[in-house]
Amino acid sequence: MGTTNLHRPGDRGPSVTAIGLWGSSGGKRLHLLTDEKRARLAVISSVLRFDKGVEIYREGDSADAIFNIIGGVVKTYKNLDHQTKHIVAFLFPEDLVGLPEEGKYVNSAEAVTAVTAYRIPVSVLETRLRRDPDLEFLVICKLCQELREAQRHALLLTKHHAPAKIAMFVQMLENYQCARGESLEEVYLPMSRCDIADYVGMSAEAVSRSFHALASRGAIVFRDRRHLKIVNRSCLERAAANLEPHQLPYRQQAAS
Amino acid sequence: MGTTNLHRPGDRGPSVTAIGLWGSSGGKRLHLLTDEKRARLAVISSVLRFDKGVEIYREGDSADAIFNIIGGVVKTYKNLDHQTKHIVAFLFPEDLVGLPEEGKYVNSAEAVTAVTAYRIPVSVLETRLRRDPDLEFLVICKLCQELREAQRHALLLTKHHAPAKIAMFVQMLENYQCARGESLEEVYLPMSRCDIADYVGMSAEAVSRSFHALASRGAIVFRDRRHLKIVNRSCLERAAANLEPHQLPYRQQAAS
DNA sequence: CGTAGCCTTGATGGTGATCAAGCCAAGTGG
DNA sequence: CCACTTGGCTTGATCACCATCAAGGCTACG
Repeated sequence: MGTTNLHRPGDRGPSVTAIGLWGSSGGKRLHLLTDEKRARLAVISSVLRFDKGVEIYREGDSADAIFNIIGGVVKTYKNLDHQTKHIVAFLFPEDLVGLPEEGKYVNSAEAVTAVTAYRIPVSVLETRLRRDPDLEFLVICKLCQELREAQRHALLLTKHHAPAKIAMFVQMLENYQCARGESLEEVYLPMSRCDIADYVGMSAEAVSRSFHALASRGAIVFRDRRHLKIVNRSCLERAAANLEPHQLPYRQQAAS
Repeated sequence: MGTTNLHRPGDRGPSVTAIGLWGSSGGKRLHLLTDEKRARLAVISSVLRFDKGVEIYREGDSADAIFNIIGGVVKTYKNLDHQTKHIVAFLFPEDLVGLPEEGKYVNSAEAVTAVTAYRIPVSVLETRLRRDPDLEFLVICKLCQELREAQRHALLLTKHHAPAKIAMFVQMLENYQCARGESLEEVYLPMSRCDIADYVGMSAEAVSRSFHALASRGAIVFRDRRHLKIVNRSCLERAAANLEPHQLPYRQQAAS
């Protein structure tokens, strides 16, 4: 299966971060679990490793467990038309994956990179949730964040011009990396062009062309196929905001 | 302002329904508040009325209150490019509107029809939430539902063909009316064509043409501009699922 | 009856999906 | 170390589809 159980009691335990509902924290994420709670959750959870490309669960499966990502990237998706996938979300460390509806998973999940994650059985979690208001509040915060991200995803999908979609996608990735305090100007693309295409609702070819368009406009620069640098933020923002056709006509590029 | 405060202590109090997380309830929504809890929430809330077209709150406003719709339809939206609106969601009776992020509303909200709603101040709600695990659990269930709906919205927006988007939109409305136990085969469109367009990410003209296309395919029939009947469900489903171009070429329509 | 807003219908052009071929990188076996 | 293969990525051409502009209905309300 490509998964290995490496329960290590020495770990600090599950970790979840999200943006606060009420207090203003300046865009930074809050750590939502005390060390003690993490330790108590660690007791009922196990640590799993999934190799790149491995299916974590499938849509419609009985939802026996929820996952808390420690490292790596997960995608959740729906299979539509035998060939076509729709990627619902990319999930990163400290996110929760696999909230059920009526006891079943609503999407499928797969490891985009190698992934390590806590597996928390719902049977134990449910009773613990009911008793611990703080834990419930954590779930509320995290759900709010996921909701906002799903709404941003929907907003991205309404953009009618391919480069605008890609520009907004880059902003989302950068925004996430910033929230986690990772390196600032270098954006890493852990997923394939094909995955990006299935997320933004375009063909892989259009994804490629759009990256090229943003690069030739001077908004971004590629170091290699998975690493890019934002060299002109306002240019990227303009590209992302642009609903209108061809902001720069391809032919007359500022005749110098 | 077009709003009137009609606090009526005789009301049963806020009512919220959602789909269960764990137990399977056969697609029906669960009522999530006991009569006693509703009464206690009623004490801290007031009933407001908004006329059609009135703004309920604006993106970025300090989020002083959360709303629970009693009757009518609300849209939440973002203003993008001076002209362009993106409708994030339509909200119906028993839904919650106005969950904040960092103390501010993330979208604007406006009454699509005349609306009555409970207004629940967050200052009181927050402390009550922390003490009442059942209330928190309610919010979790409701957030899960909103999340799933946002994800379905995103799925809708990836459809590349206009009639497929509209077909899925009709299914969503019907699905909602079914969950509320309203009339079965007659679907009511409370919002304007323009609102639909801003929700599905198309032009108003394309919305009109798509409705027409579905009607001429025999999937739906319009009674008037706001009421339609689904006459061929499988045809509608095929239209909604269809990612491929022109399932029925416009020219050769079964030469009779 | 008149006016205004919403909705529908009609043309045209731009944009991206699609098909197809070439390119690059990583992994494999000789 | 190098030929070969494989999969992902990029580039090139064509055509259907929808956004746009524009005009004509329909409905509601005064």
